[in-house]
Amino acid sequence: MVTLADVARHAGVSSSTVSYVLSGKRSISTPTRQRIEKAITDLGYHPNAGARALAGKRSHIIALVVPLHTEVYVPTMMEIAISVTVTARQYGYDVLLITNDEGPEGVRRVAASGLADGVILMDVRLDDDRLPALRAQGTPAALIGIPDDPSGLACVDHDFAAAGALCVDHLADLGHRDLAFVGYPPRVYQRHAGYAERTLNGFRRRAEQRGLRVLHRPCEGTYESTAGTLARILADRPGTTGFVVQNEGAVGPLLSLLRTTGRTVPEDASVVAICPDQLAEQYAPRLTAVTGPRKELGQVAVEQVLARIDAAAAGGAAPDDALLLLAPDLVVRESTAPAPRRVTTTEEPST
Amino acid sequence: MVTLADVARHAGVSSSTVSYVLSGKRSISTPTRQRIEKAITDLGYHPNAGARALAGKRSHIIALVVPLHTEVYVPTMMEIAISVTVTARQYGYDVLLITNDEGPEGVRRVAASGLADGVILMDVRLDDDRLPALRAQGTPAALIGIPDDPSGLACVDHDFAAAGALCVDHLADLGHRDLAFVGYPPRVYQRHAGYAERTLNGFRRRAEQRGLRVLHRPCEGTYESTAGTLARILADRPGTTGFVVQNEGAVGPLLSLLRTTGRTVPEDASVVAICPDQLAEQYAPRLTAVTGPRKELGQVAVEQVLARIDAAAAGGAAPDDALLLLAPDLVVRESTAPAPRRVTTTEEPST
DNA sequence: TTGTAGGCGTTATCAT
DNA sequence: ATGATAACGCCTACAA
Repeated sequence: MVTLADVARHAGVSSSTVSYVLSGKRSISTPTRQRIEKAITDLGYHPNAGARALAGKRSHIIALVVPLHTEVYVPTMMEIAISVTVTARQYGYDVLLITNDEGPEGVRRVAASGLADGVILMDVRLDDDRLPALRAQGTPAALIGIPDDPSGLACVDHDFAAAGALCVDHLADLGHRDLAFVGYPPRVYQRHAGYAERTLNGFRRRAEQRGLRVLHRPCEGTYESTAGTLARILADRPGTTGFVVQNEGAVGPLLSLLRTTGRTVPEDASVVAICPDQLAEQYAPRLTAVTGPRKELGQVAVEQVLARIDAAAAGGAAPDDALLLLAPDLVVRESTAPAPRRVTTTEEPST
Repeated sequence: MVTLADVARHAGVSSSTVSYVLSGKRSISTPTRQRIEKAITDLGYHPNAGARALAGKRSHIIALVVPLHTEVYVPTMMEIAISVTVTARQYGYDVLLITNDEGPEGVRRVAASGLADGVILMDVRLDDDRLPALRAQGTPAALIGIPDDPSGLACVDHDFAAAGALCVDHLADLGHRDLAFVGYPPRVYQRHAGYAERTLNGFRRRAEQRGLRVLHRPCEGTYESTAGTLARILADRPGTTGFVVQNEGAVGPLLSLLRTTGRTVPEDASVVAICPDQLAEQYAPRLTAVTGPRKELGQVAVEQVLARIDAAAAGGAAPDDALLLLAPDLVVRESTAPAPRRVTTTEEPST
């Protein structure tokens, strides 16, 4: 193995000089720098990570904690993980993969051992049991998702309220007056899952502002439950022409059912999904959808941890907590169109 | 930070004794061990990873190199990555995530710096440019996939030949006599992608053994190309009743097209897919499918690297290369049934 | 069964 | 602008 000392000898300088050309923390005369750089490539020197971590008190590693048995859409998770890794590399950091089966002990372990300088948590739940460990140890961290109590922590997430509002705006602009929101199963709302509630609030608020009538219906996401949900919606508000779906399981059934019940999408009914683009493309018709920027999520998370790592190393001044909500985008595809002219807005006064 | 020395002091022993109870490389009297263990938990001691790596010449980290822009089915990749991570932990190792955009330099970097003790490569191509780097440095490694020249390397993969044979057996057992294999696009075979060729060979060989007639048709996987492929198959061999599909894109179209052309699955035609179970479940009818064990892939890969890491640490005796093919499973679902009685095996001698 | 001490390769603080 | 040199925390012969 080639060491710093080898390089120094080869270049005829002291090892500290070599160290300084590597770290750039000292100005070096051009000639010696060049000699050293040549020696480095000649010998094929690679700094030893362990020694660097030990002496420098930084491992240049951040831990990424990923959910194990995930209800999340896996490709999205993967995309974030990759974006985290690539971004980290740009800052000279590597990423350690931690699976959530280690629980709170996992973050404790990597932080306490100095294996990782900081931690990024994916799939953060409202009452996340890993947060106490983080707070107790003062571990630099960034959360992807927002817990009950985000105080003192950096949180990054999609702006779900904006997503809900975006759906309303699009449908309102197309002239729809009665909207239905097909959501997650009731239990998701009962446990006050952050993203679900925030989406719904954004949706309702904007609908009110724009004077639309809305219906919210939780849905299990099976074919049968979706059928029931749709039937109730149409019974309660026969004039409903705009559908917003935030429930991956319900999308397919909903499209079939609309067709089955004689409603053509998008001529008779418009559907906006809140889901990854990749998924939206899979249906026929392809869905107009609202999506959050996944790569950026990873990038911002990395930048947040790194900022906190630097702060901890510098002063130890507790950095402000941050709550970063990333604006979603709406992509128009084939499932939305202007609202049909109203033929029967209310029941016909027959006879 | 609590150090080994702190623990030693607290327990009234020397630091080497503490070190030895941790590593278990020396027998310690029960009383002192207990005193030390108590001190460890009392003080909340966690061994410093950097120091351990430096002194012990092992980082206890393995690098997992994942494809960046993947054509692979992402959930499968994720499942393997998770299984690698979990398995590694069981052996006291952590996993570093390396994205393939670093190219060969990535594996060089982590190995040369001692950041990782070994490497697992996913998505190995036939002529993989990362292999020279591995061989040159003698880095302990395991490949998931099989390259052109696997000599000196540990390779783990699905037994695709067995998968192909399994499909034949299942359809033959059901009485099908004429099979068609709907494969990947021509370019995949032209570049001699290992998995594609091996599947096809296994398929053909077994079909020959069992006296079945087979057709192989590459397919782009779009709706149009699948239509063309099916048309040609039925023109060439109207009596074809068994379909084997190894092309994720073609499955959906094929099912639609069979239906469209008046063939009910499975009554008139049977379809076996070679794909992840998760995918097979998504279609209607749910597909009989052949799948390889993904978790085991990750486990075996980890065990292979670890074995090589130990070997390298011990003697440096170049360990035998290994070629481990994991047996696939066939799960019967709704897309296969006994072959229909043959009504028109050949063209009618009309007039 | 336990202790002593040198060394692992870098960083960073003093000097010069 | 460059050199010595003491940490950093742990491992492991070598002693006792």
